[in-house]
Amino acid sequence: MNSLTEENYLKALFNIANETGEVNVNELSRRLQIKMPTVTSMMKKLAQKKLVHYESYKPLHLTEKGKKEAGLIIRKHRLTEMFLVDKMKFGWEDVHDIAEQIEHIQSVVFFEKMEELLGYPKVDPHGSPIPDRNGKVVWKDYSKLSDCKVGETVRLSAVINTSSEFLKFLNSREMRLGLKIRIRSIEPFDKSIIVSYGKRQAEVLSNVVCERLLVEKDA
Amino acid sequence: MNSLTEENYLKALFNIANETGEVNVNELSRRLQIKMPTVTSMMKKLAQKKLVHYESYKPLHLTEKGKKEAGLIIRKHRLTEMFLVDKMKFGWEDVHDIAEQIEHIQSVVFFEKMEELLGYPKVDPHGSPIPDRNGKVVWKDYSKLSDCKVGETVRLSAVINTSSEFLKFLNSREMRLGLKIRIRSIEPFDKSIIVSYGKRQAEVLSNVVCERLLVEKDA
DNA sequence: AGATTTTGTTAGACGAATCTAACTTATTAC
DNA sequence: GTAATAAGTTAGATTCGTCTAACAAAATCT
Ligand SMILES: [Mn+2]
Ligand SMILES: [Mn+2]
Ligand SMILES: [Mn+2]
Ligand SMILES: [Mn+2]
Repeated sequence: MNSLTEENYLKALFNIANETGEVNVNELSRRLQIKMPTVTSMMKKLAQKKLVHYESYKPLHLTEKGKKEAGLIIRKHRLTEMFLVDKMKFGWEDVHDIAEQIEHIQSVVFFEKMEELLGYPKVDPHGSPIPDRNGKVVWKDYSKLSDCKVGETVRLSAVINTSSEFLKFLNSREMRLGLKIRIRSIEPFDKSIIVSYGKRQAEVLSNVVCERLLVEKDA
Repeated sequence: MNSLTEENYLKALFNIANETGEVNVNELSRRLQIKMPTVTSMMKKLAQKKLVHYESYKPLHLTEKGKKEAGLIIRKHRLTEMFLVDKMKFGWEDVHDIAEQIEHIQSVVFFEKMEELLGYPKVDPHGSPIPDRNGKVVWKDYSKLSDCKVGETVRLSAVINTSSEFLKFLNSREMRLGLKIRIRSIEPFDKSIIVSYGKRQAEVLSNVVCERLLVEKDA
């Protein structure tokens, strides 16, 4: 149906919209590392296929059809990441690039089997929700760790912007999803915070790090 | 390095050479369902890349480099098939089409991990040998069941021409790799044979079937 | 408001992989 | 050994996804 190339555009449109609200040609170009004229012409093509609403100089929007197809690719991506971590024992920092390729495999049963073997997981190894069979995805309303107050105890539920470097940094601090974290103090000057978790009593986390950590306040 | 398209040509060249000795443009065209002029121009391209020896109107040959690269793709294909059967519980009749896609995934660790999880298997689910890390592959010298004599007891070791239909036929007769088979009689007229195995005492197998079953004489 | 910068579009080209139509070489049949 | 058929090549076109250069519109700065 859609080419691998088209799939990557759809996915980027979906993800950017989710992160920053509005999508424009420039941002899409930056994200996909593809020059703007190429992006413009692909948008016209996707518009013809009724996957994108396109008007010159206006922000880009996926149609409902486009959202669904994008959601289904992201579903395959996230199921794959979960499979690689759970069943193939990869680290969470090593799965994205492989999933980026496997998400394009055309085989319904392949991903159904994955899902079954995984026990119908709701989230991927980075805490992002796995879209359902219709491509629909719902984010829980997590808070950023950087928005929490002194004294609170929270649970690490997801990470934003899952670069390998960032995930390795978290590994080096023994931080993983599900971790219970207590906020001991916040430095007003640079908004760095001191937290305790596991066996670590006073770990300093910069604001840059805290803004990428999504937490749930414990019930 | 090589495109997905080039990889499929290399694999076909390798497989046809293995099956029928000589490869020509016509056969490659038939196998890949690609018209002859397209094949000719790809051969010129692969010749430039030193993967194929090409001379107009002459049979086609992979270079050593070409054999190695083809072997490595087939390695990925067969490891994948084994993984799908062993770890993901697919039937041997359902894995080829998925493997046809996954063989093109670019990730050394992905296939290393597969191999490790599988315990370094020597053959794929159809009994074909898995090439080593250098793309080298060695076939054991199996016999065709159709070449065996009355009274012999053999072990089913591999199947030739692994179409889904043929494998489903074998499933329906409860035939699988490793099965011990005794040859009870051979009908001279059509070379069909009567065999016994497992709980089946007198199963008729046509010559067409027997020519596709590779067996080892039991030690 | 006008100048400058950023963003986006148009036009034209290119490589990869495919095709069809026409022609050539090799093989097979008689 | 010539005629017919099959196999292979050449030439030219097409689609996809990409690019650069040039131009146009929108946003930002002073
Ligand atoms: Mn990912
Ligand atoms: Mn991708
Ligand atoms: Mn196969
Ligand atoms: Mn393939």
